[in-house]
Amino acid sequence: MEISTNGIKKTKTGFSTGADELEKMRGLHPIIVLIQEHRELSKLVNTYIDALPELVNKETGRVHTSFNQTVTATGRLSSTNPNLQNIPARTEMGKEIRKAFVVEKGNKLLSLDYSQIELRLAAHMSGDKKMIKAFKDGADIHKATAAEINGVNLEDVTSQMRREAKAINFGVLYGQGPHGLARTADISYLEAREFIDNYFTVYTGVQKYVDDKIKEARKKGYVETLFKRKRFLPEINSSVVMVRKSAERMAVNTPLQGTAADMIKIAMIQIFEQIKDKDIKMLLQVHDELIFEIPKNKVEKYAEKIKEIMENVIKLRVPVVVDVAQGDNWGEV
DNA sequence: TTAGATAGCGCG
DNA sequence: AAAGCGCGCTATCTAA
Repeated sequence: MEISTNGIKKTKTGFSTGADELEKMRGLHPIIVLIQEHRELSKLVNTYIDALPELVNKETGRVHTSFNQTVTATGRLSSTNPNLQNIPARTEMGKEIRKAFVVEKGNKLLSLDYSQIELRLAAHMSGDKKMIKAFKDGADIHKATAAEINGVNLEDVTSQMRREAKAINFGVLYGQGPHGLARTADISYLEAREFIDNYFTVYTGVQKYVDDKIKEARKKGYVETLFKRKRFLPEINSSVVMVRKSAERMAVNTPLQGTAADMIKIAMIQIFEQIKDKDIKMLLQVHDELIFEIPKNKVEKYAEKIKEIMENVIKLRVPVVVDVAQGDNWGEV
């Protein structure tokens, strides 16, 4: 059988066998699925199941990460030795690994995460009327976007349409083009191009935000967050198209990702300052989420308090919403 | 034998 | 030719 290699990405030394490429090859040969399954399993075994138990501290019986404050370009923290910001969550098997993170008896794990924070910041910073209204109305933002760009009523939005809209909402924050959207939304290039056109026609404020950030970066040489954290982008004026486009995407994304990072850091400080109860342990920060360990009988008392602090770090033109969950292990929350 | 680069993939 | 932002870890290949 002749196998078409059209469209399969190349690396320096040959054909790419990355997950995206394997997905394109599904059905061409029975071995592809086996490779995909092996990839998923070996990743989980090597990176988590075998590695994490080795890092359990003898004294405490726990794993202790290090949070680095001065490594990322946007102001986020990073986590090393082990990285506890990339523990599996998206697949069923991944969640099984999360379940291995348990609290001490009598305690609960309390998780609070900012809901759609970067998209809400996009609404705020762009001032886009439609997007602000959607968030103010407490709408399902992806569904609302689907209705807008397809020109249909909310009740006529199909799950397919919502999936595509979700992909475009995320993609926009990253400066994704038609090619990338076609891939993540699993639609044709032409459909993707039309979607993006429609999106910016509907959300004119967002279009303006994108243009303004690029202009600002060109003029000043940097962009900044709402809290004035700067990121310099010297390549914004590069004559090499690819390099310049890359800097432009950073100019669009950094104020959003960076402001979200600023917000959660400020919340962490305020929580430290305002809650002096030694029974509460702030265990982890995973970019838009804080995880605490608290005695069962104090969960109710503090969950609301922490939520309030997180939601009121800054007043935006849209609501800042924090979702709360609790459980006996990380897989449950 | 080892250090560095590359490919791949886990998370938000 | 590449077409999506930000990270860190593992296995494997490459060069010294």
